[in-house]
Amino acid sequence: MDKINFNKIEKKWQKKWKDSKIFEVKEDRKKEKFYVLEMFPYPSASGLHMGHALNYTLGDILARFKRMQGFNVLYPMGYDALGLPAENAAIKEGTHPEKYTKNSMKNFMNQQSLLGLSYDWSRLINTSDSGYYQWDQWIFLKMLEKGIAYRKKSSVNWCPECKTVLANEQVQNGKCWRHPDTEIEVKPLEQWFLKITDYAEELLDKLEGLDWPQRTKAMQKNWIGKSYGTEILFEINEEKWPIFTTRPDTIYGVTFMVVSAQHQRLMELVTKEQKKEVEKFLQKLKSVSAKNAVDLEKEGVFTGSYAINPLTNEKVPVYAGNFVVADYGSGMVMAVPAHDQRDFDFAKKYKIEIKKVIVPKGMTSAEASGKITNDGAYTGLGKLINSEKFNGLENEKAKEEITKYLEHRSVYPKVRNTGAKKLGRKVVQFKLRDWLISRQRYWGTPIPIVYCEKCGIVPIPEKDLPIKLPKNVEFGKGNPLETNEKWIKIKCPKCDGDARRETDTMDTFVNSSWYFLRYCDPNNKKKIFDMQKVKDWMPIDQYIGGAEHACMHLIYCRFYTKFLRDLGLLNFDEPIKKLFHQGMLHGDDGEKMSKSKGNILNPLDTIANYSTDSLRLALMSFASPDSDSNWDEKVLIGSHKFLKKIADYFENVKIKNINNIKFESKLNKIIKEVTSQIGNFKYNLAIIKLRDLFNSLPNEVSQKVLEKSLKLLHVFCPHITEELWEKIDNKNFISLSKWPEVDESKIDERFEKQEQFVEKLVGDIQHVIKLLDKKIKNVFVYVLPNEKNIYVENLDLISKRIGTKLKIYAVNDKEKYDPENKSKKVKPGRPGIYLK
RNA sequence: GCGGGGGUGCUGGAGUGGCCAAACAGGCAGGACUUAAGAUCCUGUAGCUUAGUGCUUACGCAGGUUCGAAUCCUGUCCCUCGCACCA
Repeated sequence: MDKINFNKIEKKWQKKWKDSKIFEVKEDRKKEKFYVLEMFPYPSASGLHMGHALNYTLGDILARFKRMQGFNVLYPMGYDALGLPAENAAIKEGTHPEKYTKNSMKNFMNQQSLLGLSYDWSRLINTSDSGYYQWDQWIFLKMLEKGIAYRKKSSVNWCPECKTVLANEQVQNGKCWRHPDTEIEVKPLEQWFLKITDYAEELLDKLEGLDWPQRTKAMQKNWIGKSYGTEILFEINEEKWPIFTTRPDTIYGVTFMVVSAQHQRLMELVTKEQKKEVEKFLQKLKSVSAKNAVDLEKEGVFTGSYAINPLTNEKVPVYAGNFVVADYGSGMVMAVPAHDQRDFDFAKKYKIEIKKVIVPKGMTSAEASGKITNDGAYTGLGKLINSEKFNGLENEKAKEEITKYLEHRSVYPKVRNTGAKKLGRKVVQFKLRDWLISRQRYWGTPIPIVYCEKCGIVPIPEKDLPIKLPKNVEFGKGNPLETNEKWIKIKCPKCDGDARRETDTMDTFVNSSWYFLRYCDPNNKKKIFDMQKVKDWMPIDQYIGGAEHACMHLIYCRFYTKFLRDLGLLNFDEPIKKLFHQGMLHGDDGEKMSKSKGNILNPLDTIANYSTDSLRLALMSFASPDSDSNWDEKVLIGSHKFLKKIADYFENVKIKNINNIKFESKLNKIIKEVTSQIGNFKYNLAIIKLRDLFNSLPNEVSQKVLEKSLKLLHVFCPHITEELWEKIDNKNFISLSKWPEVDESKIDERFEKQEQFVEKLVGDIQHVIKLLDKKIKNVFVYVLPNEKNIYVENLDLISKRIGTKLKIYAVNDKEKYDPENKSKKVKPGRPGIYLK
């Protein structure tokens, strides 16, 4: 019965596409460009999973669609080949990461071809190729030159599992992004950073203009975390310490200060008498991992020092505390227990005075007094009290007034001049921190730096790039690059003296921060890319990938773009015009697909059992592409059946030179709908329309109608449509054919109405048959004379659907058989029925 | 705590002011075909009622706006995702 061998057909067309290189593109000013890109994968030995298949199918459909619409479509693929997972997997398998990666890549490419993806493979990128990562090094040198790359000692996140430090973005909930069970340790180390904070403002501002999902923009905004506040100078031990606060209005309520236990200069604040206590406290903190920090009770220890409030001259104790973040703001806070819950908790614990300075509107200070001290901090709006000349001000207003006042007071009471001109100033704070890119691991881009005994840190000259990863290293003994002494030893480029290479490599996210630019000119040996080519293709018109990269890759690549622009290499600010996050595909049990749950599906098995086209169709049918969905084998089977039916239809259809205006109307309507739906990623809805279309194709049609129908389906099911396209005597690829245009003049809503009339009649007849509950032999239908044609034309269809013969009379037909005078009931669009 | 996204039939999921008892798919039921099963095709699938009708109740819950609401507004509950001791 299975006349058609899908797998064979698919192989055939995949080969033809490959051999004819039809998807390779060049810049072409005559056509409008369209750049479709999916986030490139980490090649792992386990190969493609369903999520990949979904992701790439989404992109492929769009690429094919745009290509058929006449765009010059850039649709490349590559591999994010450097990175820890590859290194770890290689170690586990006892092989070299390079070999592991090569195999995985080969495997991926193979599998991607089986999905029928229309990539321009001539632009393939492999980030582990020194021809690629030398440009990572080049960018690094440029950043060094511009002061964007720098080395500094600071408290950094260390993942004991990865055995390397991580960027802030890679720490989630105090745990490693790759190891959700591994707690991050904080270590003071000297590391390389990229000064992404220089671009914080722009990264935030330009967000607004991007056609990205709301939530992603919100996440980035949140991550960048701009807040306005006031920096106030408090004097401690005759030195001025700036304190950042967003609540200058509560300055009269400050009753103590808390400095972060991780503060770089903490020990300067600790007096001799308190030293022991503080050290004990720090020791205790050490045993607590970052993970639990949030749930931790607020604790602290007195440092022995006092701070002087610049407005009241009051001396308040300075505590070291476990709840203050060291590298946000000033790493120290002015504590106002009456109006901040954390400060409140702390004050309660250590029995520190709680001084209220804001009362809610309409409440007397006496009333407020009880409320505040009993229930916790009052953080709402209100009026100032106990604040000298600011009493009675609305607190929002007071923020400005007090800041202004601080800005204009240049005298710091009783203190020698330290050069500070103001007691306070308005400042902007960002949560975004500089990007720590050093990794103590092997499988990454080597950092082009040497440490010279005489000259210190010396960059390796551009002409000496790439610094290739040495093959010969030992794994499992700390940083692998440190095990190759021969490689490490180098002459200083400056003084030719003895020097050692940097043995850390760069974070893998460096590679993915600009790869989309390299696709525009992937084989350039002389330059990172040709500016004109990049101008021609960029920015990415549609980027497709998972939402999990919102605060990592998607922010880093924007930063890189801005840096390269400032270097004069790019003429645009943002790399990604439009972003789409596909939903997660879960197992049929509704759970995330995972090995442990045993609900993983291999796309290749599915393809072997059904076909690529069936899989693609099913993947697009589950739900709207942006929402999560569950795998359902039945949907796959249904999709497969649908395609078989179409193939059957093409076996039997009679192609004639006829003009079926009714079907043309439907076809054009569907062309219109499908075109707009595909453009908006409503693939699931487009497929519904296509089902409708193919299910109602008449047995005799014109060549043109068949061709147009196939084209619509082609983007979803490229193989079978190529095959059928060929079958109906087309010599060229349907892949290269032109997307059908809508002929609005052919759309006639009347046909749809008529179709509904027929549906209604069938329904009514069925209904009555059921009510009568007996065998019906004959059906008589009475219709208005002007509607008679509609029903007569569909006589066969109606008869087939009700499973009985029927006779249609016009109500004015004198010869009609109508023993119960049912023709009296006839209304427009509703015939009379008599059953016997 | 802050910020996103949701709650629709037996199921997956459409629908964002009237054409909705709700596309399409699946499940289930009935029928056709068949010796039978499968495949295929047709019909039905909120409740009551009815020779094709009429009515009622439905889109988390409660209100509101409107001639009219699943769709807009307010409140509320629940689910989900991201960030979070950020001063």
